[in-house]
Amino acid sequence: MSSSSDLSRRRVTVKDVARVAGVSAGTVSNAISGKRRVDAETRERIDRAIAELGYVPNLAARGMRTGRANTIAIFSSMPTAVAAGKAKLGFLMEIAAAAAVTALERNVALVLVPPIKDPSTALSTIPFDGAVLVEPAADDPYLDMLRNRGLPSVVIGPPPDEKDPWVRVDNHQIAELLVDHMIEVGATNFPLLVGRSMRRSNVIFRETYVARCSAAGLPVRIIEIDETDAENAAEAAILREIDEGNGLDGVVASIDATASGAMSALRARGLSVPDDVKVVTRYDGFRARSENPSLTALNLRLDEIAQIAANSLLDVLEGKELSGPIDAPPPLLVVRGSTVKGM
Amino acid sequence: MSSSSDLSRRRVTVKDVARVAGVSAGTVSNAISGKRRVDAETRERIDRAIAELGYVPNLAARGMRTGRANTIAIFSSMPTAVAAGKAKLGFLMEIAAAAAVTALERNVALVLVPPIKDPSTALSTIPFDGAVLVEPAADDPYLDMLRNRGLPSVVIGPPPDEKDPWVRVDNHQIAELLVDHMIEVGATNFPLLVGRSMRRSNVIFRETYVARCSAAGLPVRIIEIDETDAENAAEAAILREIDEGNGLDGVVASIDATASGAMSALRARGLSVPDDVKVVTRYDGFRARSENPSLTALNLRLDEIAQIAANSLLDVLEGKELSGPIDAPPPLLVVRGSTVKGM
DNA sequence: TCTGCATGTTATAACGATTTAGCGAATTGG
DNA sequence: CCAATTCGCTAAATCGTTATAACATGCAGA
Repeated sequence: MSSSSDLSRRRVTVKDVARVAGVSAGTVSNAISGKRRVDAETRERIDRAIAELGYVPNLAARGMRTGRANTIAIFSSMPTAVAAGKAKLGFLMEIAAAAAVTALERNVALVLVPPIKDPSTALSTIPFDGAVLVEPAADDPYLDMLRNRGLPSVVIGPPPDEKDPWVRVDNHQIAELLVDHMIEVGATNFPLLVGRSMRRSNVIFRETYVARCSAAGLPVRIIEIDETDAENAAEAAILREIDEGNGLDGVVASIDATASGAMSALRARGLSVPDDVKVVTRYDGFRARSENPSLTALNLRLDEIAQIAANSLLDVLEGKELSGPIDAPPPLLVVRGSTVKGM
Repeated sequence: MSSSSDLSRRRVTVKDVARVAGVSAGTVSNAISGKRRVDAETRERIDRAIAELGYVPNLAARGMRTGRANTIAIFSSMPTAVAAGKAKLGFLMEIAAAAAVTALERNVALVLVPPIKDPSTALSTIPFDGAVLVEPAADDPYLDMLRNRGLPSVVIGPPPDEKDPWVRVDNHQIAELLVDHMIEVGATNFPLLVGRSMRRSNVIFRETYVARCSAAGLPVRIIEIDETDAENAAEAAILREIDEGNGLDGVVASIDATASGAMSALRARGLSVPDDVKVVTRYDGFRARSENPSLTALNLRLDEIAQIAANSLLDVLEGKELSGPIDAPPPLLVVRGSTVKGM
């Protein structure tokens, strides 16, 4: 009946391997995991048996025993990430892709969790050991869910609770680099385009802008932009600015969409970039690079940041104690044609 | 010792729920899964117990019993997806994001698998029930791995083996739409920029271009572009084309990078788009939209395609028999300023 | 020689869910 | 009124792995 020539392909288990190798199941397990010493000669027999039978471990069974899923999740709380379309998605996906590579290098998979209405329900059917959160809001529903489940997390950007480990992105330095560069290339009157929301990064951007401009004796002008339809809002704002004759000779845009809007406005009024007006923005994504002229911006080193976040999370899962901030590598100014002619 | 006030938070199991609700574990299981009839009143007691105890099912245990991981993977075989940087990543990620949403709607998670050297080893530690492959090559290593493991897959784009289910993207129609549009807007001499590789989609693009141009009595000129550094290669090719005085009045670019290169070349020689030369490209990604003027391109409906692929895969996992092609929704021509003034 | 210790192995007990067989009670049908 | 069926449930078996305790064996030091 169930002879070895049985055609119904029952799954090959660790017991089958053990039988063929002439050892017990426990020894096979130890040989595979390396958790205990196994005689070299025995190990070799086991390896042969595994290859011969084409044994593939049942990961659910392993997971049940070890309590680990070998999987981490990446969440974007940005409720608009999908709705907002390709642009914001790009930012997030750049992080996700790098995190996926890092995770896989450590034999862990990365599961992509899009923004959803009811986290606790939907996520109860997906297994993961921990999560990376990208710029969660203060009342982030995912964080609650993680706490309830007792799962560790690493946050990229300022976290609601600084006790959890998080990757500190130096928003102060980011703003400073941009503003100082404007001053360096000779701009003397440049408004700041910044999101209306009181997200920490926005607040710091405002503060730093004010501080540096004041220190340099330059006028200060903060233009708040609604984050939905930011591009058009920014275009309108800059058109107004020009038409009011404020004599601006620069624009600092905190997100690339507003930078694009500003560029449109400048083109519409026949102002030349960088001769008449210089423009900088924060995120050196595709958008910044494909403006004409391309925009001076910051290489935020998202790939490295994602790598750090994923590695930290995996370290925690392996038992390492970790809390508080981990510094992200400093952003790098990428000077392009929007502030320096011919770059 | 282990009284109910024990602080060590042992995991809440189905047995605990059963005890509190005054039923057996099996009944709790049935109530949750809905696989068997459970008295309404009993079900309610169970629901209360679940809420009270904060029960979360152990997915590894469930998976072990049911043999399902509730997870699907998405692979990019494009070996260069990460190396090639943001552009190609965008294409892939657009698909991944949409697939993630679809999967989650069906209570399945999507795991992101970046290109890796040794699939069989690295993937042996990550659990998934099936996979979506994006434009796999003929000798794709992932496909072998999936076959070995006996896991179902759905391929987006022409598959190495047509027996597996796959989403048919009508490359013929894609090329036709672009070429016909050029003819319609009055272009009479437009070379085709196409990748040198013999990927099926490239081959079809060539054939269709030749067929439609010949039918319209127009000259045919195929320029093959090396896929690494496509942008610069395309720019050089178009510069050469212009300088040789071939009198081109249009360019059909099969990928957006080559379209960008062409645009640079046209700018460099002072040719106006769309007045002197009209340009179309295939993928309406961010790149096409942010050229100046923006490029007429195709909405390939990647989100819908991803949705179809994910849903088909999940259908197969639920036992539905499925093989051969599933038609993707037809691409939509998006007319922009690069072929029609003022769009 | 005996104790102690490291080494490599085995048998067995979990892990926490689903599934199976089966059992009374209630309902139906002839 | 008895047999047959349905209903709602329980007890027990099961999935494949890893962890635990125990056990020989060999070797060192006293």
